[in-house]
Amino acid sequence: MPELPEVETVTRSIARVVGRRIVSAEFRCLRILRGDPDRMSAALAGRRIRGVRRRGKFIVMELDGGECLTVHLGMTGKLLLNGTPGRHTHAVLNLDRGVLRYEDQRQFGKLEVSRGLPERVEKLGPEPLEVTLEEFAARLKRRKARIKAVLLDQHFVRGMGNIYADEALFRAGIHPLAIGARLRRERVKRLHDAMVEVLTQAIEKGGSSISDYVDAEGRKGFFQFEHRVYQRTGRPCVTCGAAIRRTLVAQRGTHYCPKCQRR
DNA sequence: ATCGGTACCTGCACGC
DNA sequence: TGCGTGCAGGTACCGA
Repeated sequence: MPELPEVETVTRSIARVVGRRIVSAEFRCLRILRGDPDRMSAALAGRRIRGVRRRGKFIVMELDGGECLTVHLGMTGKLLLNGTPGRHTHAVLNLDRGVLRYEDQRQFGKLEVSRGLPERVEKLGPEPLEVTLEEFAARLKRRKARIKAVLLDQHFVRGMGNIYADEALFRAGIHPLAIGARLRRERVKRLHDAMVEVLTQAIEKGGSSISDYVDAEGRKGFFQFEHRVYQRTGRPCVTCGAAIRRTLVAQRGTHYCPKCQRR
């Protein structure tokens, strides 16, 4: 499910837990935990939630006493307010008012409790909606990988994923196999602009609901109707009518228009 | 440091 | 109907 716009939407949709206290925490699946379940439960019980924010694709819940509960949704993770636990409910936070559940069909997500931010979350690249063109260009100069793979690297910018990498490259008119460091200045600017534009619009639409993505209230996003290349293989390009192609970059399905996106 | 490939899971769509 | 294959928003880890 979750790239920056989806994680931002989920983060906003759980904002109302701020100020509530965690009464108890139950874990039903150990695979999604970074750390010992009993120690995590003990560390969470009784803590008040002081803030909820997003960092890249991570959701960080700041607790009393400087502890953080950090959640990554993986591919199919969901944070849900209230409702009933189901087959894929792996964690339940009982709050003094309401319940926050973590569900994850594929179990690629992770929950972690730490003092302050986890180090690997601290070390990510800049936020794509905050990075300046200058810094974006300087970082890109050091990258010899294909631009699609660079955009997916969370140490380059934090929060881009497979959908928005493809959509940003299409809007910038750049071929996904182009080498990052070799992009000319004006194409770098187009990419930076396209990245900001596509992420901003996607957040406004509540993200993309590809199969079952929903926010904490169960609401779907609408940006999937704005996709121009992602999962449109064989269908006509909205700009030129050529058939959209699919290839593999960094083992990820990569969609592009062979006429509009040139190396 | 960076790069590309693999592993980790479940469920669905597809062809035979 | 059942079975095999490929595919799906993710990151971590490996050797080169």
